[in-house]
Amino acid sequence: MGRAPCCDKQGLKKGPWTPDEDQKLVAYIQRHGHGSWRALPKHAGLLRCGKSCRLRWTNYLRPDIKRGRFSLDEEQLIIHLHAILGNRWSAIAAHLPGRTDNEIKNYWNTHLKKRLLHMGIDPVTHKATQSPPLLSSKLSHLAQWDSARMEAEARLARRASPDTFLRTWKAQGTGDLPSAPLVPSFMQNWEHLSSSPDLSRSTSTTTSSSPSGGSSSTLEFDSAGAALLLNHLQSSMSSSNTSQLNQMESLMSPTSTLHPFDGQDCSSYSSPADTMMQQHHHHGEAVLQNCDRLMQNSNSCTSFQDLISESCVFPSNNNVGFVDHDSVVVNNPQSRSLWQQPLVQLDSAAAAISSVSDGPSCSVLSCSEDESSSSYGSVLQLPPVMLLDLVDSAMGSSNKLTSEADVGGNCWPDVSQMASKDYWSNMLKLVGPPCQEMLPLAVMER
DNA sequence: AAAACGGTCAACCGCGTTCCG
DNA sequence: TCGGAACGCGGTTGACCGTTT
Repeated sequence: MGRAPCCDKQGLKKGPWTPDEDQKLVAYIQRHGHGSWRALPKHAGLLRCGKSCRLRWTNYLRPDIKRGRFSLDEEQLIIHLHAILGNRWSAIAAHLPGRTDNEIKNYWNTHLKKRLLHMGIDPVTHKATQSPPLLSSKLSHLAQWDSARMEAEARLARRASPDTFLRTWKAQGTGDLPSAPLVPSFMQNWEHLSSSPDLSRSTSTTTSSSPSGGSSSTLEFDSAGAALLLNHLQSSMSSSNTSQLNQMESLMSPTSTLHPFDGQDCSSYSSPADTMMQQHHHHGEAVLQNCDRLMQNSNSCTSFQDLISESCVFPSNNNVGFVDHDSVVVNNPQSRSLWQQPLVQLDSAAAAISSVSDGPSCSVLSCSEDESSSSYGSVLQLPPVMLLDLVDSAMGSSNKLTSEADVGGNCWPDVSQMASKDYWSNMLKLVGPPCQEMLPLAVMER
């Protein structure tokens, strides 16, 4: 025989709670706790079912509930977590102290979902939609970058310091432009671009040894390289929006956060936060192309290397997590959990992912290229911060993107904040810590 | 001034999972 | 081991409120 019924539903009150009922519920729980929701209403003198009491307590009366508007940090964290976890509100709420799953769900449905839609981002898949409802097709490019940026930034936050908002790419190299296809699709872009005479004139590389014994190649772009980037951007934006173009051109100014290097200054930038890494000012065109590629092919992991490259920007890829130099994290839809295992070598990452990705969607096929050497590492960081600056600058000057009419009333938190570079910089600073097992980037040591 | 409209959010509903006798 | 109730979660509803027409 099973349990006794929790309550017969006849004669029980429904609907909004009165202050008197609230008081009874709070008083009872403060004195006795809520060991059994089934028995609680009777003991507390409430004509409610246990389910209703539990809901009222967890969503409203609990003393640690945070009231008031969601902060920008919270918004951005929700978006990031939703990209990874989907509509698992309780899991998302676990990373936002004081917020309930119900509250987050409501906020998502009434604010964040609309905002993403207006940006041309599918709120379910977190990818660019075919036809953004409000943005022009040209501006949808910005939305795509923004989507990728939201995910990439969150992962970067725990690795990068504010002064290292640069593409960093440490690869096996000899001083020439990197050639080892550690992240094949990215490298394909690189190889394509590096054959361009324009780029050859616009870049330089330096090489240094890392403490682990490996070597690094650093690529820096000069003002000509930055000009190529601007040309690309200009061709992808509405030519009628002169303020936007002017804003982009201002990126070339001495105060620009893009930091385009002149040839003689190529070695002048160093990262106090991570001296192991050379700063790599990657040519913006390559970043653009890579973002485009990732947008188009984010679901097509067919090899371990593909998995690595895809997980750089799309950790929400079904069961695929992301990999760092010391662990691998997998979002397993079957167990509805994030799962983490220390990573020693490539094959342990593959095994780790395989062990929790027990469905046919497992993307790991092999990692036979493992050299089991600890002296060689590849790092790909794709915080599109270069794009961040560009997009923020462009958005900041674009009335189209920041007017109330275009963004659909109050679905944006604050227009002036959105337009500010600080908006996204704050994300970098604040997102991340609640989900300690999340690792920012694809980093493979072998 | 009043009706219509839209946004918000607490609460309910239904379903899958967990637990217990 | 099994049946059934409790539990927990996500989706949906509807009352309320502010804004617009």
